[in-house]
Amino acid sequence: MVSIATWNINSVRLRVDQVVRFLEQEQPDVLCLQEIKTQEQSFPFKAFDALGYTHHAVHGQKGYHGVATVSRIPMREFSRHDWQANGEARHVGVELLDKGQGMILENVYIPAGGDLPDREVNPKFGQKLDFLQRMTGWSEQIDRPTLLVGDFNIAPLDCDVYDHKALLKVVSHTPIEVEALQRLADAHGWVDLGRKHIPAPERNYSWWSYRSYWRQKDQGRRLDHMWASPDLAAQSTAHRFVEETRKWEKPSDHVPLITEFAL
DNA sequence: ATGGTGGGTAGCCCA
Repeated sequence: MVSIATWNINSVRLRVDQVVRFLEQEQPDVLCLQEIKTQEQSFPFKAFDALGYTHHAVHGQKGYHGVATVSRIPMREFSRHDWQANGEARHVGVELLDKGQGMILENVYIPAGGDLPDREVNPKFGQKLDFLQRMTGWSEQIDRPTLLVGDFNIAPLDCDVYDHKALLKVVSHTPIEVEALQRLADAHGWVDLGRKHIPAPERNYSWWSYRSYWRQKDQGRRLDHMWASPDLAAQSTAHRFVEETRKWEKPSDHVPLITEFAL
């Protein structure tokens, strides 16, 4: 069995103790992190090494964004993409070399896209769509068993948000984004493991805004995803959201996802 | 219901 986790941690240095707690509790073989918000030289390698996660691929930058994959299975860095050609650190890929040998694990942080869903008045929205389009072209070329995970910043299904109608004009759930994400899925035949294991319309949110906690309502969205190549998807045996991390002190606004594979 | 909260950074940006 090989288990893979993904988590938008919203500063790995601030929350390194929570990452340690998660790894000790859930024992995934590999953890993909997004929004590490640090350069590689400031990444807390020692905390991971102490738990046996001695293999690292860190693509960071100062203050913003940044992704990292840590593993207790030997691996090598496989890819590093800048889909916007603007220097932002949002994608790192690895190849597993021992257990799960041959699996490619692509860890991505898709841009949030700003507030207004109109590329004419909000360039960030256009950049998000362009990012998806470039990933779509890349997906067409993939010819190895691949797992694509991370914070996609899109909740595609009606049941992936707390109020579908209310969010149709809110970036993360607009039809134009959902259609772009569907084109990305179709380009490789990506299988949405979240919905393979937790079929619609069951609730499985992965993110809640910090700005809505006071409402005391469950206003979540499913922004984080694990997508597998068709043959690899057939080998997934379990998948879960670890929602209890929300109860920890000063939590990330995202919760971790874990998938197990019979490999 | 057009605010609100959080993180990193350094004289605001990003989410």
